[in-house]
Amino acid sequence: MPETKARYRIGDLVRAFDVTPRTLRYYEELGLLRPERRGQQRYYSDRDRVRLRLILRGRRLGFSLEEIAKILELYDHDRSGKTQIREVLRMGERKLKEIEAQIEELKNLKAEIEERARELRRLLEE
Amino acid sequence: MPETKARYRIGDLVRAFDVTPRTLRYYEELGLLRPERRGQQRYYSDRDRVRLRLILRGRRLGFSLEEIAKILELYDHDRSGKTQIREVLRMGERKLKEIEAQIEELKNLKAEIEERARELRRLLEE
DNA sequence: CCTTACCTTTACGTTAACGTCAAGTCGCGG
DNA sequence: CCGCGACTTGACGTTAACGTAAAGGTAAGG
Repeated sequence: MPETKARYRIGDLVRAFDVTPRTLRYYEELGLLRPERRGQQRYYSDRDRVRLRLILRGRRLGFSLEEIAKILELYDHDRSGKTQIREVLRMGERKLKEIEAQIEELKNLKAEIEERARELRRLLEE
Repeated sequence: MPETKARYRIGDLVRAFDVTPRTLRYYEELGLLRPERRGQQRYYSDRDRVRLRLILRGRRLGFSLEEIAKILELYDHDRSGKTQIREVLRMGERKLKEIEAQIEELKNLKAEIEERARELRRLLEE
């Protein structure tokens, strides 16, 4: 295991993920990110990077930041008790069910649009 | 083909789809629904019902009402020219691509959560 | 004719997720 | 020491998608 001690400044992440500084500070305000402070500057770790990737993916998928926070709890096991872990796990299972349902609904929508497209093409040939 | 001439009042749809009247009027304001008027009352057709189902599904999937409006154009072919139809079709194809991409991302997220859950379970057995 | 349920329009309020200034700080190359 | 670029903290503004309250219309049953 290599000691990856990379620290990113806010501008680095801004460029890497195409977001604004405001967005990153807002996510911190919500507790989704917890960069270190050297003086008054923020320094983000690889852990923050991973979390940010997850946040942005969740956002693209239509999840609210509140829902995303729930998912991120899966990565917040800082020596918490077994009971805590078990609870987080249960929540994870629930989220998985929701995601599977969402996949199903997307497939339905896809089928519906494909059907409609077929009708329109038929209509084009008069 | 049976002549289905059902008309629904706003309260009917409210109960059937668990939304508020405000929501239905808002969707009308955006042009997503176009109920008839008898006097000043709204009367929704089966077409409106179908569209509402699609709208709500889209919403659950994280689409904005603007995006949903695009999808609904697939059902707005009121004797429009072939060029129009072709354009709508192309847009439909684009949306399909997006939906497929979204399905893929959901599968990735699912895999990621499952992996994390495995780690947590391993951690439970100390 | 009166009540009651259901509907109407108008209009201001709310929440999430940031955008957009303004004004100050920090470290470094020249 | 000075300026510059990157950063900071407020704090008010904005947009989508409705919520909500006020004030009034309408049709049917008793």
